[in-house]
Amino acid sequence: MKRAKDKMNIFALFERRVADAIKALVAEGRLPAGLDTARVVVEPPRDASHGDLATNAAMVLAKDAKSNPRALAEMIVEKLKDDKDIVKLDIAGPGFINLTLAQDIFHNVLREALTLGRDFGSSNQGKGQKVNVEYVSANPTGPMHVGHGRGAVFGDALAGLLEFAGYDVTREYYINDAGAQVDVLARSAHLRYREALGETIEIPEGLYPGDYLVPVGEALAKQYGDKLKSQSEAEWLPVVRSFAIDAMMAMIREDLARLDIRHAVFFSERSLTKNGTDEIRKMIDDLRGRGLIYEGRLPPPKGQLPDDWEDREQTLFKSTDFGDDVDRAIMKSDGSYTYFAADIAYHHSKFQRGFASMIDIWGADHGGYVKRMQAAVKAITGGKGDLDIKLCQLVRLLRNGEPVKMSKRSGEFVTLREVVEEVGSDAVRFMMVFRKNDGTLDFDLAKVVEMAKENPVFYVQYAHARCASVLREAQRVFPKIDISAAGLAKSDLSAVNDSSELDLFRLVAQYPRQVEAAAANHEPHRIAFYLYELASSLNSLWNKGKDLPHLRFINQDDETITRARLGFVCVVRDVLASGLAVLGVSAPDEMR
RNA sequence: GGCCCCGUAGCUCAGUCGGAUAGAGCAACCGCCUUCUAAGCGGUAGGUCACUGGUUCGAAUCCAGUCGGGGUCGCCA
Repeated sequence: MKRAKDKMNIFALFERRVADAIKALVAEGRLPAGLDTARVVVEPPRDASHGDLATNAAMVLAKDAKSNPRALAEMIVEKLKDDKDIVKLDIAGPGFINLTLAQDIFHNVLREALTLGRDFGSSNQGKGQKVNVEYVSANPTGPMHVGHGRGAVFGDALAGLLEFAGYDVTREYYINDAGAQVDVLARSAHLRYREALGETIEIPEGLYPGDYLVPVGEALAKQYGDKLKSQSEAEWLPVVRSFAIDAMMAMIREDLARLDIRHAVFFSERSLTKNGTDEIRKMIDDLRGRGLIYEGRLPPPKGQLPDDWEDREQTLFKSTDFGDDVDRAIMKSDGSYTYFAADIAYHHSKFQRGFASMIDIWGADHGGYVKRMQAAVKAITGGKGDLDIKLCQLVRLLRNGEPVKMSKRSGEFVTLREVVEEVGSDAVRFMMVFRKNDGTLDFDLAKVVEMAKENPVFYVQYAHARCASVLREAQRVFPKIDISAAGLAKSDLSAVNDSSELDLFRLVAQYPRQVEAAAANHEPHRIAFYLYELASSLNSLWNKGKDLPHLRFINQDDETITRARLGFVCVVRDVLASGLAVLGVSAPDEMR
C-alpha cells in the first residue's frame, strides 16, 4: 500500500529520479560528493506551457558543485533523457529544468487513483507518529461562541488532515475546571437554584447572567431539594461547582457534536491535583531541582503601570532560559498555583503519555502566552518535545455585510449553536477553514447559504453532485458500463487527451502533494482552496461540452470515450469527497 | 514602551520550506449560456506585493528598521 501511495505522488516520484541522476553524476566523479539535495524540489511550473514539472536542482546545487546552473542542468538532463516517462526536457531561465511527461503517466495516476479510491492522497508522511491536537478547551462556564467554533473546526480539520497524512492523532480537550471562574459559575448556578425554589433573585455584577444556567438551577433543585439552601457556601460550593461544570461540559459536547466534533480525551485541570497526588507540585520540584525555579522579583511592565502594582517577590520559572522574554510566575501570592503552573504539568502529562509532538489551538488573545508555553515544553521534555501553537484570529459575524451582535440566551454573544442551527454544519466547517488561521475571518450568515460560485461551500459540493449526477446519467444511457471505481479503472484512458482534460489531470495529480504540504505546515485551509480550484476546473470542462459536444462526458455514440471520461469524473468526485471528508464536510450526491 | 499577528488588484483573500510574466472570487466592462443537473463559462481592464535597506544567481516570501491596523502585557483563565 505504501508503495502505491508513493507512486501516486508524481512530484515525489520525479524528485527521486532527479536525485538518482545527481547520485549517478557523483558516482561518475562528475560532481563532488556530499551535495546537499534537501533544497531540491520538483514542483508544478507556474506556467503550464513550461511543461508538467519543473525542478530547481541545478540552481540550488550549482554553488556547491562549483559549476554554473545551466551547465549543471545540462548534465542532469543528459541523465534524465533516457527516462521513458519523460518526453521533453528543457532548460529555461536561470537554470530550471522543465519536464514534460508522457500522457501515460497521467493516465496511470488516474487509474491508480481509481484503484485507491478514498485513499488517494493519503500518505505515510507521518509514519504513524503520535500527535496530540488540543483544541476548543473552552472554559466550562457557558455556551460556546463563534470564536470557539473557529478553533474547534480548525483543530478538528487539522486532526483529520494529519490522520490522512499518516499520523496517529489524538484529539484532546483541556477542561479548565480549577480556576476562580468555576467558583463564579457555581455561585451563579446556586442563585438559579434558589430561583428554582421560588425565590426572586437578582444576578449581581461579576456573576454569569445567561439564561443557560436556569435549567442547571432547576436540575439542582430537583436533585437536592432545598438541602443546599441551608448550607454555608463552603459546604455547597464544591457540590454545585461539580454539578454545574458537568452540565456545562454536557452542553459544550452537544454543541461540538452538532459539528461532528468528538474529542477522544477530555483532560481535567482539577485532576492534576486530585486524590492526594499533586502533579503540579511534582513538576515544580523537578524543575526546582534543575535550578529553573527561583524566588525573585520581576521588573514592572513597560508603559501603563497597572493601578495595583507593587514590587513583590514571587516564585518564578526561568522561561528566559528557553527563549521567553521574561521569567513567569507559577505561584499566586495566596500560595495557589497559577494557570501557567497547571498548564506546564498538563503538557508534561501529554509528553509522558507518549506525545513528543503536540499542537495547541488557541484564540489569538492568548498570543502573549505562546513563548512561555513553548519554553516550558522545552524545559520539561529536555528538548525532545515539540509544541506548535496555532492561533485563531477573531471571527466577525455578519449578515449581508452588517455586523450581527448580541444574544439573549448567552447573556452577551451569539452562540455557536445558533449559528450552526441557522446555516448548518457544512457551511460552518468549510468557511472556518477557508482562511488562514492567523487572519481575521468574516463569516456572513447570508452568503454562506447562497447557491453561487462566490459561496465556496456550495460551489465545491455542487461540483461533487455534478460528478455523481453524470455517473447516474451515464448508467442510464449505458446500462452495461460498470460505473464503480474498480470497473472504470479498467477503461482505456488513452482516448482522453484534450488539453483542457489534461489540465484537470494535472490538478488531480497535485492532490497528494497538497495534502502533504498542508499537513507539514499544519494548514488545513490549503485543502479548502485546492478543492475550490478543482471544482472550478471541473465546471470549466463541463461547460466546454456545451460548445464542443465531442468533449461531453457522456457520448451516446462512443462507449469507449465515455468510459474513459467517466473514469476521471469518478476520480474528481472521489478527490472532492476525500478532501471534504478531511475537512469534515459532507459530499452530497445531489443538491436540493 | 515590550512581545505576537496582519499589511498583495476598488473590496474579500490565495500565493508551494526563496524560483520564471504575482493569482482567484466579488464589483466594472465585453461576449456566451433553454447542456450529460440550473444556480454558470470565456474574455478585457485593474498591482511600486505598505515603505527603506540587507542577504541571494534569484525576494511578495528570509533578515533589520520605519509606517499603518489588531491583539496582548507581574498573581485572570
